Amino acid sequence: MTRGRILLVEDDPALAELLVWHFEREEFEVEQTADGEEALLLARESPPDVVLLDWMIEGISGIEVCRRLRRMPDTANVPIIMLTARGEEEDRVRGLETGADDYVTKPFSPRELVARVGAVLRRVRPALAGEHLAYADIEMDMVSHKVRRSGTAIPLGPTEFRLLKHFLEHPGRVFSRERLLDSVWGRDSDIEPRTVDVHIRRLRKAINIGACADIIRTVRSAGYALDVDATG
Amino acid sequence: MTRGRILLVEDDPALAELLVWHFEREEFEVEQTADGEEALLLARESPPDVVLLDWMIEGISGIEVCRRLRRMPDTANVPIIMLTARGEEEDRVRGLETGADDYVTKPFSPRELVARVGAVLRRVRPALAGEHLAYADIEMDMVSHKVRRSGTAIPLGPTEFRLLKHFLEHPGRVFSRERLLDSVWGRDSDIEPRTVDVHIRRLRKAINIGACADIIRTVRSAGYALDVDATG
DNA sequence: CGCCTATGTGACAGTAATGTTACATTACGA
DNA sequence: TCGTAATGTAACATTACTGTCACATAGGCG
Repeated sequence: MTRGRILLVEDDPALAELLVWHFEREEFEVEQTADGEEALLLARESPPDVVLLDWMIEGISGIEVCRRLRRMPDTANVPIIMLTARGEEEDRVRGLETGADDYVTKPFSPRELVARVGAVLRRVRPALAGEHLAYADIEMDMVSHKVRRSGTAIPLGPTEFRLLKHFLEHPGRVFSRERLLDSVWGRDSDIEPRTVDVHIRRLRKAINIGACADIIRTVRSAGYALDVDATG
Repeated sequence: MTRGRILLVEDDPALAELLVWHFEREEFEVEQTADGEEALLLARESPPDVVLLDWMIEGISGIEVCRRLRRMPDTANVPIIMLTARGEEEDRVRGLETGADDYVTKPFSPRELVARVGAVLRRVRPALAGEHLAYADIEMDMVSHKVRRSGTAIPLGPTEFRLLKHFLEHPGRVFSRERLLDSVWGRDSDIEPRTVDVHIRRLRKAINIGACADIIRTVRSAGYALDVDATG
């Protein structure tokens, strides 16, 4: 379970390695490239939660990468943090104009950058950065790894936990089995779609304690969704 | 009550004196040395709350001091702020790699440094707060180095002691084995994650005396946490 | 109603994660 | 220097979880 996926576009190998180390230590998942074109491909393939973009990279410029990311529908809303060198005030302004969300001036401490990423994520997707998720009478605490319903603790296996987390991050939304396999199990998981059904059942069994109404709605020939009125 | 204990490793007498004056004025307690080896001894004797480390000192290098501080369990998590000269970008990166938390570039204003130290302490403080930790019916006294459960004394080995201390500093929170290795054993300790399990067992055995409920919760595929209701 | 498809359900075996023990090695005080 | 305690690791035991199946049930449509 990661705190989020980061795309790092940086052509200084030493700095890149340092940052990757720090972010992985903080439970982030990092993809790194030194090349702008490749960055665009990676971003299109699977949009990250944040892009860290060095302004001075080889090939196409950072500003161009920024602009194109903003134009691609899937990445239009992904936050971008510029990494600029001291004195590139000019670029900084143009970067923010082009659609970057924040910038950090080199040299910076990795801790500072981690903190900024955390801040940006909290702003854009509370669910991802947050330590606490809730919907209806369900609460999930990421720090203590505990789930409660109407105050009573619910024991969950790892997969059920991730599954519920995913639903809590997008309440009300319907997900196909394939989609859930991608998000909860991982992209290339090669697992039977029906397996989702079984885990949904296990989750239901665990979470619908007592006389609780079922909070997972089955959408025939479409998938499942978290819903206060699952019977509708 | 001082705002915190600072270990200043700086071999320029004039600068050292200036900084000591400023920090004492701000209610900090400062120990100062010009020598790296001595710094390590002082740090081991009684770990400070922050280390200010000049990169260019006589004897062993700043980077070596930094590394060794990180390797000693008692100082592994003490924040280190580097004092570097302008233009030592290379060293700065290596410093952050080695485990320094922040850096300040000479020449800097003492005020700025005081502010940074304040910021770093605020980040770490909650855990550092007292000489006495407690959770549920467990008490730990840092001064006498004693642990009690429901009033009866519990003998603990050094590692189990540090492990329990870490849990008491963050009660309820789940830590992965890797995280625990970093925090309790020290960074870059190069130890098998499974070793944590064995020490968890030793800690459990020592602490779950009589009919006491297990207070350490195993979170499958995530790690361990201190929890009054470990069975939940 | 009868057929077809989609989903619910319980069981099961394989696998991965953790518990537990024993042992070799190291660190340390007498 | 010796003896003791502490430590890290490997090996084995045990448990929990997982994915899949076979079959049951429900929904939709003529």
